[in-house]
Amino acid sequence: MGVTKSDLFNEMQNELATVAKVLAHPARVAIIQHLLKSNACINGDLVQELGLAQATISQHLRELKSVGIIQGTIEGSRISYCINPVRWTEIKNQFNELFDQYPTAIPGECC
Amino acid sequence: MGVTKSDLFNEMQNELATVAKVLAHPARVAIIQHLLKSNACINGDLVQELGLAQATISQHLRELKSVGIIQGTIEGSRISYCINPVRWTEIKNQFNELFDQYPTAIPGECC
DNA sequence: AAAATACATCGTAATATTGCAATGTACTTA
DNA sequence: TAAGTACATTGCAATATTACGATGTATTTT
Repeated sequence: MGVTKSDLFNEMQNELATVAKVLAHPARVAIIQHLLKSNACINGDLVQELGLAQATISQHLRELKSVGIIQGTIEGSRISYCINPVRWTEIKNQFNELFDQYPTAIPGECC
Repeated sequence: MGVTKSDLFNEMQNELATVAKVLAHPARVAIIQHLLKSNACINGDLVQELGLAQATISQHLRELKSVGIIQGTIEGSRISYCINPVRWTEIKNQFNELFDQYPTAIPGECC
């Protein structure tokens, strides 16, 4: 099959999974970190930074945009990409809601 | 292709992506949440809880195990699964290291 | 020991992802 | 306006994921 039965799960589970999927590729993590480092916005010279083809970077950027974690603004013939701060915090909180459901580690407490 | 060029990225990026990939399916998020709710360890009656076949659940459990986020102990003919507290915290910190690289949202600050 | 139970693994079909060359679109400069 | 630049989209090949029936393995019960 290869098709996820998303109707079996609740909205939170589907949403978290969707965002996680976007983070589930090192190139996309690298893109995010690049945008973080250059705390000003940066355009698509990511092609130089990472060693991937222009079409590939463009595709990754689209996926990052699809969950709103980054946004792009047209700036002449170039496009400025940057983190979307509001969405960033939303996503951060979404993950921490899950992570905080478990108390901090007490080694050996488990089965 | 379909094969990730993981040699282009650093270890942190590859590791985070690997963990994110495991969280990138609602069934696996659901399994984790089920293990969290029943704060004692629970066995594989996840098949009942989620509406997936036994083989499918087993496969998801294996992926969760592969990054160490859960662990299973043989208990007679059954197997008890539970969160690995140490690894849980590690993963939580790994994500927050990324998330905390950006200050909390200041709407409209972006491009 | 035979049957039953619980889970893992294998094999396979359907679908999704990754990567890139080629091409399209929009702006810019000569 | 033509050529150049920056990025998106399309189309495709290689590979990965998802789901599950069938089967294997270990333990438990009868």
